[in-house]
Amino acid sequence: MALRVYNTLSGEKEIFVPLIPDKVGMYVCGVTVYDYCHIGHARAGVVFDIIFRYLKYSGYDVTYVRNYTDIDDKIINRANQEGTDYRTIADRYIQAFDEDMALLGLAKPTVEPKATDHISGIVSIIEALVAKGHAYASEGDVYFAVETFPDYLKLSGRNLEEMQAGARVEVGDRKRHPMDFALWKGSKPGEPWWQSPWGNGRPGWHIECSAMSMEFLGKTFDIHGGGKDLVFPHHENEIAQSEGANGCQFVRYWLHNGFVNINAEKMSKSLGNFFTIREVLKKYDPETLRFFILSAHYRSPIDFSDHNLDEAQSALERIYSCLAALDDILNGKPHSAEIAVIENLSQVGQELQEKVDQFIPRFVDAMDDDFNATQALGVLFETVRSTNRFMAETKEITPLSLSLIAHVRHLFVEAGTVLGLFTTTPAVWLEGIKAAKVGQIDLTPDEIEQLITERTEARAARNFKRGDEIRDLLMAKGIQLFDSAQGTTWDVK
RNA sequence: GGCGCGUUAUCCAAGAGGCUAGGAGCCGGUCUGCAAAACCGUUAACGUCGGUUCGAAUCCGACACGCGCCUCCA
Repeated sequence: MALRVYNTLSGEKEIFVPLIPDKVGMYVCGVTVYDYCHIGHARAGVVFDIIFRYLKYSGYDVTYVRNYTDIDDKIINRANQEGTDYRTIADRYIQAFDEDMALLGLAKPTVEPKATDHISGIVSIIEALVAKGHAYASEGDVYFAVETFPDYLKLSGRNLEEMQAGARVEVGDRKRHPMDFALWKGSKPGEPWWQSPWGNGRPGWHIECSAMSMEFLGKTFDIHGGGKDLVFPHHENEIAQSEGANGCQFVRYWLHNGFVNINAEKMSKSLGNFFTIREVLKKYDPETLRFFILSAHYRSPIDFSDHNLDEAQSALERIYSCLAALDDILNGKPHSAEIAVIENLSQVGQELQEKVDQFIPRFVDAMDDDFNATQALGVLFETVRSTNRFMAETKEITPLSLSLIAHVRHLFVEAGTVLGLFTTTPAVWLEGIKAAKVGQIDLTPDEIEQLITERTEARAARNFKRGDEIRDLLMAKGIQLFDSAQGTTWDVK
């Protein structure tokens, strides 16, 4: 099965055929750097990270461009508030963005251009648009004339008349048509500016993406991504600018990720119901957040809540626990990942062998179907169950069972490179989760160990009453004990 | 007002005409001094009303409810 992607332009899943065989050009709208990123940005980042990773995994040579919008009204406002210049603000939040995305384990895009480094490209496109009659200068501004571009609104499936009926359109007296949008804004006193044929000013928001994508990917390229809220007006305007200037198709496949909701409502600054990535990572592990994002299809809305994050963590712990158990078995033992004789396996072993054989085909099928990571995770969990069953049954480790286990371990690494998971040594990851939980409990690990020692002594003396008291006391504080032949260990519930 | 999306068991969530999704949980069992963890088994669903079909969560229509975009937004 070939890769199929949902294209906003057609409203359907289409078979993905790149412009140039084996190569993919992909542009994703980054952020306007005027504040810390919230979970919505994390989702967009992770979604397109997975798409990037999967395309590479599928053998494509991918050029992935993700921009920084480092000049904009919001950045200027912020700079004025703080009594500093726009560059200081932009650089501060570019650094913060990079830190956040690195924590979330995002692979670096091929290029991360800044709008202010592409002013000359922006000016060239505007000049071409003016020359072709798609744009006009007006009192130091330059506007795109939407009525000159018949395909306008083809992405969002609207039409100009209906849009105006909706009314909330500002009629500026500098514009010929109320829907015309700014390509270039004449600078007001005190604002940063660049020279242009229309006087000193700065670019409008939409034009920078047209300029940077053309610079690195050419006039026509394969994939353009972003959040659903960018469909109109941002992406619609990009199409108008690029196709108006170049006279050819701009983007072949438009991909849009769904929102992060809080209580079924969109997370947004105006509602005040947003969480920054930094806040969330104080409480949850980055892979937990990533797993949470992967637990719903990328186009669906996803509801952000402590309960859902907790569930994501439990689910991820299930996989990591299995991997840690595998590592325990494999540790220090020589093994080959080649399976020799299947007939020697028990029924449980044969079932696992089947899961192992089907693993990559099923994983690829899921991801080929519009990057259905949620379904792909189902494949991992089924394999976890089979693996647990096999380990529970296997008393004696033979070279054959060892190689089967090694094979399973390798498959999780392979899936992990696509999903951006399992980058940490399982035992270390589990320890980290435990430590984070301990931090929320009013007992130190030393105190817990002391109580466990006391309980072990009581139990050795067959004083189970005292032993159970200690266990109940710890349980009340959220500490679970595990008795085994090797002794007692503990974890935080 | 225009355009679009969604409604799957206790919760989260895939699936898109006939094939056990998955996770968390509930309830049994193995194990254990008793537990826990782990494992095994089990349970349960497709918003409502019609239609198409041998067969519908899946296709079509109506309705209800929820949400998004139309303004800067990922």
